[in-house]
Amino acid sequence: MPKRSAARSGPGSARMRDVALRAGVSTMTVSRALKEPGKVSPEMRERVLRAVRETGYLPNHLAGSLSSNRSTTVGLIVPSIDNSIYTQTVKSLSEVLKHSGFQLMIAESGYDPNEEEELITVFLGHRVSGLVLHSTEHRPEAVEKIRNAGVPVVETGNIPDRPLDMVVSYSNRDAAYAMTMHLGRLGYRRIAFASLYSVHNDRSKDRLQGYADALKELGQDYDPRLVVETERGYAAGAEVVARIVQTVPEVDALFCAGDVLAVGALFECGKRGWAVPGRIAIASFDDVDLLRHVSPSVTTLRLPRHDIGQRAARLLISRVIDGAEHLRGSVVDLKFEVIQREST
Amino acid sequence: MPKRSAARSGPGSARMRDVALRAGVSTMTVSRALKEPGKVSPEMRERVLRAVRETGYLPNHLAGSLSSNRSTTVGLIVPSIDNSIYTQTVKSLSEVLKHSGFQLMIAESGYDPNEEEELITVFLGHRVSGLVLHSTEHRPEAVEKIRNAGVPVVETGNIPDRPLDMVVSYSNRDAAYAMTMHLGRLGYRRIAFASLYSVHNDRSKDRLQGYADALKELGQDYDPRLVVETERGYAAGAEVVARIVQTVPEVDALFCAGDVLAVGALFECGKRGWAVPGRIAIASFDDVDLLRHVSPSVTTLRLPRHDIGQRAARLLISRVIDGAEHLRGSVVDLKFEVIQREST
DNA sequence: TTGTAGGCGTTATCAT
DNA sequence: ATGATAACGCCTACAA
Repeated sequence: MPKRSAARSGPGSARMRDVALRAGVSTMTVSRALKEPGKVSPEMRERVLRAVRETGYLPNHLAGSLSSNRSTTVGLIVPSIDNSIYTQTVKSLSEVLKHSGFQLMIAESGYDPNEEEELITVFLGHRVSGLVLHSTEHRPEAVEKIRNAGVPVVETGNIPDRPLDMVVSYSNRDAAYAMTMHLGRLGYRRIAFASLYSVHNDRSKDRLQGYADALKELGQDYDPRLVVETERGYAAGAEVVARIVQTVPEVDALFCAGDVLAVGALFECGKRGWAVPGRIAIASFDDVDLLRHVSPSVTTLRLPRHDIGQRAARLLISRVIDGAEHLRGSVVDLKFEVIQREST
Repeated sequence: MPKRSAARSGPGSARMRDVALRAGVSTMTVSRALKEPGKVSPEMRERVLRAVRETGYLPNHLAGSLSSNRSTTVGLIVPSIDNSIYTQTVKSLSEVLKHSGFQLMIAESGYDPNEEEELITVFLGHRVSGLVLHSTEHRPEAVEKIRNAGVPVVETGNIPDRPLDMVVSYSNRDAAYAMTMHLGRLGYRRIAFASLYSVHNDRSKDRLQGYADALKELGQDYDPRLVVETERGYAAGAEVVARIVQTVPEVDALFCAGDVLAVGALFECGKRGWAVPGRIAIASFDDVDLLRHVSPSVTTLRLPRHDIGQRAARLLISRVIDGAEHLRGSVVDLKFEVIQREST
């Protein structure tokens, strides 16, 4: 017995077949009129489009993708959805993809590689055309699944030593290095460094590495008391600056590898009456709008968040639509910029 | 001639058929072993799972959804992806959905109903099981398409007069009313109001209405000079407070219907040496973390952003999985809270 | 330019 | 408990 009784009328009705009947043509003609208008005569196109309108036909992407073995979805996995630093990237990514007819499926891994693997599996099950992963640390099983699926991938959070496929990012190590050098050149001699926990977070690890490398270059000692790993939030930033100043009174600068931390630290200085940069200079990571509007305005790194999303999308699209296999393994190391402001 | 040559081995290989062959069973048994384990014998289940592992089989959701006429995706449309006030909602929405095996497709309408309609069409084409719309203003065509598709919808940005289907939100009008009344009760007599442009933004309109209603209740005159519509951003907030104070020197409070505006205004006061709340009190909308950490801390409205996402997801899931038709048209009016702080 | 036939990978339905 | 068969709605391949 057929799966579906017979006549249709209810919601979600019209199929391509209905349109074809109405227009008195075959479904292939409908399909062509819709997807390759150049391949049908103008009159025919008109006739089909009218039938489409009259029937309220809505193409079924599921069926289309299954049949053509090409989907129009891209999967994005970010560590945390409610982190402002990702939203710019997500926005531009989504815009460019939408423009090419792709839809974004988004999910959050919570900085957990196991969760990431789980999500990758789900996305591959949905037959996404491509994946965008912010993290650059993946479980071997995840890597294998991706390889096996043959899906193009872009990593966007860092420049990994051994990329999965394509990479569009700035170098966290280089950025932290640049800012630390900047502080050194400004004359600061005891530069503290605060970052987020680096467990399963190679971005944090690399930033610390950049800091350490710069200190060496500057001829300054690496003092473990000046390095703090902490959680997120304004309160954490406040606590860090208070603690550091107490532990190492000679400290004259604090480089926070996270915008929220830096602002938290700045506010704390304000409350304690410590001049910034007189008593202690403060530098941040990521040029969120807020940093320009606080007083004193905060020196920071302008990162190419927008470009990352845009270029990641473009690479994926080239691979998927144009089959640009020569792009496989592309590494786009985008530039960042040190923005000198009042706080240093 | 067959679409696909014959043997397979390349990427994305294993189909359910391969698993079935390997396990020496039919595809139906594989399907059951995977989706309704209770319906197959334990030994069989084990045999199938082993074959799944050995073949690296990844179920094809496209085919599954097409065949079963049930998808596991939900579409979300927000006005702007990079607006911090949505991220909390997106996060909780995504979490709850993921937990029930649903995936989130997200897109941005840019406060444009035409764009929204376009996205709705695309999502319906992907046969999403449900839609979450932040906006509550829709084109008639969009409404018709949704009706025709028979897909459950949740609106989350406001409590509309005539809901599309389900609603999970707080009332923007009531919230603005509550804050204005709060300011009035604190003794402020010349309360200014700043909001974002209200074109295609019923949230803004309703907030203004709440402000106006409260003024009347307080027996205060509605003075157009005290009402400003502006763009987003810290700079806009700064400009607003400067302008208002100049135009109406008697102003003693400014209610900003937007967190960024309020902070911008606060910073401007700081720069000009105006005491807050001595010279002018400042109140905000939406309890973002920042407001608690600036100095003075800012009085604001705590909105149920997290709950909204969670409950919206739950409603959709009930409708889709349990077929809970009695939930159709549910309106969940969530509570908000006035948080009194130093700035008023 | 248009149509015919068959398959994409899964699940609903009925039969055993 | 398991299997055979026919859809799901569209598109590839080929033919006319």
